[in-house]
This record gives sequence, structure tokens and C-alpha cells, in this order.
Amino acid sequence: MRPSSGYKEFKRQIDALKADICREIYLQNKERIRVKNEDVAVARLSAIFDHTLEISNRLGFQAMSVRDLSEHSGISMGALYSYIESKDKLLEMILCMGRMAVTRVMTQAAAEPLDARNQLRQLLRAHLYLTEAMQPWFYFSYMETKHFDREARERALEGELASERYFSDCLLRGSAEGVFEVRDPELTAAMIKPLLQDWYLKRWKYRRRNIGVEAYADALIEFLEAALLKRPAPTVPAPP
Amino acid sequence: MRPSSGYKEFKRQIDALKADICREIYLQNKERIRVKNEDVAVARLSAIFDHTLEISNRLGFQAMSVRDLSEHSGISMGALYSYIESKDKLLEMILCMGRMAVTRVMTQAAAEPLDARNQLRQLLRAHLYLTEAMQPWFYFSYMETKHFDREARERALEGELASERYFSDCLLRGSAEGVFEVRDPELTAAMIKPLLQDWYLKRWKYRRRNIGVEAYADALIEFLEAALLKRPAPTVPAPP
DNA sequence: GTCTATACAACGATAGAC
DNA sequence: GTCTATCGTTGTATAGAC
Repeated sequence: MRPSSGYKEFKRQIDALKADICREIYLQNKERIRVKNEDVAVARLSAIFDHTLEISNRLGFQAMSVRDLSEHSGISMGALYSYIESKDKLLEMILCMGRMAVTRVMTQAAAEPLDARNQLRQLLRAHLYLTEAMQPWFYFSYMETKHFDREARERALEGELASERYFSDCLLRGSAEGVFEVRDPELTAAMIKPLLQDWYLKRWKYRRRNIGVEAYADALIEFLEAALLKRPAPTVPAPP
Repeated sequence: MRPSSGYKEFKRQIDALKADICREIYLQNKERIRVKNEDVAVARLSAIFDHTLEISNRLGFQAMSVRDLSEHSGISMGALYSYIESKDKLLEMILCMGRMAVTRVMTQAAAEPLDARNQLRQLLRAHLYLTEAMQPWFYFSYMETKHFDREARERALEGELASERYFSDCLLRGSAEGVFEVRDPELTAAMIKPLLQDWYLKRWKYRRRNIGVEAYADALIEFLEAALLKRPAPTVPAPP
């Protein structure tokens, strides 16, 4: 799972990871799922997740009726309810899937021993590539926060802060090593986040400019390094 | 409407502007609104808008029932429908209100004759202060795009591009004047936008750090100028 | 394991008394 | 100009045949 080897390879690994995670989710909810053939259940479950994300990101999760989901996924109402228990529980399973993916990918990306500058690059690329590969999930979990219950909301917040911490830690280390010049690493990390999120939230903006994920990653890295790398004072003096 | 004179004064002017706009909206929809006393109608309409934003930003517009709105605003179902015609039309009126505010504020902010660096600062402040003063509207119009009809969606997209253009024009001019160093002004403007939006989308993040709108504006300006101002090459060479 | 048919609650919108 | 009562529709979830 090394983003430095290019998006295509990364995407292949993410797809495998997703399949693993779906199986884990099935096992976690085995008691509640009435379908006992593991392979059938995992495949169906994965399809249900995909269709839910597709419809929800078009109409909203609230607006998606279970009938809609039944029609789009080609599974009858009755059969659907032998996989999902309830609409709320479906939401919960979907969120769980994404959280597991994020945790694994970001943990791995942060674990490699790199100097601060290259680690920042690695973290940025890992985040962008992951959100590209699982764009529907990230868009969903950003836009549907309102419909989460208390626990899911807290977990989402926790995740947001955890991912900022990867960046603030890296900035802090880079500052100490004299590579970066950052007054407030936490605030800067808080400003890096929306730049990463823009990629999966406003895709049309970049698609219409023909910018792919690797080009965006390059542009973002260039932009951030211009702001963060230690350097002499600017040539233009501050205005009065 | 000069953001340079501080948020407090700016906020005062926005409140006055909002009242004007509500009256205009009433006049625009006079035929459809059964209540004919102008002052009563404008006041009620404004309250209906505020409560709609409050509830929608908590539960989602789709999830907000008209009954909820009726209860929270203290107006009966029957009376409500003598102001709003339909739930969809209510959405439309609310969007119209915000669009008018954005257009007026940003036009004015861009009109002042300033050098590129100060104009960038002025545009950033105007945007941040406006979105602070009307946070519920901006949050709403970002999060509820899915529920817009075709026309409202197109207008929202148009607005997004228009506001990016203010920034790309300014960057382009600054590049020509030798103040900024920007390879791709459009892409850079596209990256400034999410930094502005983060302010009204993730308020809790900044509130918990005790950062107000003026402090955020200062930090953003510092961050952007570090990345954009023309300067000598960085001291740290690019890694292999 | 999957289907069709249906129960029951909540929604947007309106009618008609005051 | 405002209210209460009610209509028809749509949503989630389940029962029971296959």
C-alpha cells in the first residue's frame, strides 16, 4: 500500500482491501443476517453498499427509500431485509467499512520511515489516492453527517481529528528538523484537510479542467511546499 | 461594505442588507403570498427563513417536516402555507436571498481600486466575513445541493465559478504586476475556495481552538501569501 | 433464500370554522 | 389572518406463500 508507486497500483490494492473488509463486516453481523451462505452474503452485501452510496450521493440517504434501493440493486424488499436489519443499521455498516479502510491505509502510510518532507508527500498522496478509490464513501460520509446517530457522529469527529494529527505531527517534526517553517502546526494541518477534501467533494471542478488525481496531488504538493518550506524572507515587503 | 474596517461593522451592514433583501423577496412573490400587510409578511417571512435554516442544518431540509417548521416558528400549518406556497418554493426563496447577498457583497469588494496584494486580502476578508455573518445560509446551500432542482443547481454552480473568478483574476493581475508567482491562477483559485469554505463548514473545528473569523482571516492570508508572493528559491533542494 | 402483498406511521398539502 | 381537522401519498418494515 505505497502511494509512491502510482495511483493505478494503489487502486488495485484498495479493491482487494475493500473485499476483505466486506467479509469482516459480514462476520461481525453474522447473527443478524439471515443469509448463511458466506460467499452469497458477502457479494450481496457489497452490492447493497455500492448501490446505497450511489443513490444516496445522488438523492441523499434520507431521500433514498428502501424501495429505491431494492429496485436498483435488483433485490426484493423482503430479501433486502434479510441482509440489513434496518435502514439505520445499513448506514452503520457502511460507515464501519470506510473507517476500517481509512485506518489501515493511513496507519501504513504514516509508518514508513521517511524524512519530514517526503512523509508529508506520502501522507498527502495516500489520502488523495484513498479518497479517489473510495470517492463515493468519502462523499457520503461528509454529506450525511447530519443523519448519523450520536455514536457515529463522535466517531466521524474522532476520525477527522486523527487524520489532522497525522499532518500536524509531520509538520511539527519538519519544523524541528528545520525543513518546514510553520508557526502553528495544528492550524496549518486544519487548513490542509479541506484541500484534501475538495478532491472528493468537488470532483466536477477538476474533471472539467481535465485534472486527474495524480496531477492534483502534484499541484497540491507544490502549493503546500511553497507555503511551508523554510526559505528567506519574501522580496515584497508587507504593506502598511 | 468594507471588510477592512473590521468584522463587527461589517456584520452590522450585512444585517441591514438582509432586511432589504427579505423585503425584495416579499415584493417579488407578492401574488403568491396571501398575507397583504407588508410589514407583517416581511417579518414572518424572515422568521420562516431563519427557522428553516436552523432546522435544516440540524436535520436536513428533506428531513425537516413542515410540521416541525410550524412548531418551531410558532406559526400554524395553515398560516405557514399562506406564506410559502410549497416546501420547494420555500427552498427557492431562501436560495434567492443568499444569492442576492453574495452578489452585492462580492461585487462591492472587487470594485475598490487596490493593488493585487491588498485586493486579494480584501476579497478573502469579504468572503470570510460574509460567510460568518450568514453562516446558516452558506452551510445550507453547500449541504443541500442534492435537493435543488435543475435551475437552482445550475445557479449554484455558476455562483461557485463566479466567486473563483474573482480570485483567479486577482492572481492573474498580481502575476502580471510581479507581486505573485502563480503557475496556474485558475487551479490556485480553485484551491483557495475550499480554504474559505472550511470556515463555515467546519465551524466547530475552529471554535474549539478559540479562533474567531478575524484570526482565521489573518492566518489564511499569511498562509496564502507565503505560497503566492514572489520570492527567491527555497533553501531546501528538491529530493531525488 | 426469495418473492408479493400489506400493515402502520409520517409526510405534504388543503378545507372550512373562527 | 389564523386556526384545527383531515385528505391522499409515500415511507419503513413485516407476514406468509413459494
